[in-house]
Amino acid sequence: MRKDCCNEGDSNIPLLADFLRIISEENRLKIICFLQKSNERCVCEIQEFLTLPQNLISHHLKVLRDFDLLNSRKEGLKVYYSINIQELNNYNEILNQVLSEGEK
Amino acid sequence: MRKDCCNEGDSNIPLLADFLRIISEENRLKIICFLQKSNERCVCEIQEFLTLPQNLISHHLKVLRDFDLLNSRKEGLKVYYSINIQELNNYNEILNQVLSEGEK
DNA sequence: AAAGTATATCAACGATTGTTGATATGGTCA
DNA sequence: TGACCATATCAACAATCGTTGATATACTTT
Repeated sequence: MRKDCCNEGDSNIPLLADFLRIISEENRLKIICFLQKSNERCVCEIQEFLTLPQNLISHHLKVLRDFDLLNSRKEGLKVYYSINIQELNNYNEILNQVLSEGEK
Repeated sequence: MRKDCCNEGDSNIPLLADFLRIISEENRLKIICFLQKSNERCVCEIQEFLTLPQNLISHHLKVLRDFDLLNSRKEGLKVYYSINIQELNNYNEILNQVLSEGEK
């Protein structure tokens, strides 16, 4: 049983488009990919991985976090980020409904 | 067995980011969703569905087609577009590797 | 308290890209 | 041929957004 995805009543499309726009940025996609393979990473570790200016890393992390795709945890000076698995799976599921052939 | 997705040697990320950027546009996402439920549709049918200017529809269709996500077929005056299922599934698969928890 | 470290915020710039209006192309019908 | 229809192309504008430099915040250490 599949949910309709492009009827006028459907409201998933705008949200899904937002999600896709946010993860379509290459550096953000790398961050997600990097964090998928780690439990959690502090900003400086992510920075070391991406070799980008610190403020730019912070910016992208904020975008991801504001969209609830990342969790953050403060410990001393450092802030550790990790994937919000539930949310990510949610969007992935919605996306699969759209991208997969629409079996009824 | 999963493919690495964010090692320096990996080249999937830039391509995947392009794909995501292209389908993150709301009207294009609607087009994909609309075509998923139809076999094929001509431009005027898509236009009627989206209620957007004709040239804008053509523009978005071109973006999708240039990225090989859509097929097109000319019949008389009309041009029929349909999903390139293989390509779409390809990208969806790559994306799932990135978005799903990285089981080894 | 002062200095140092990790991270966040802010304003400004530049590039990309969605949108629009006008026009072109290419096919059909009378 | 000429009128008409469906679609595509092109130039210009507007808005979004990634990037940068400078600065602020918050915590730790001496």
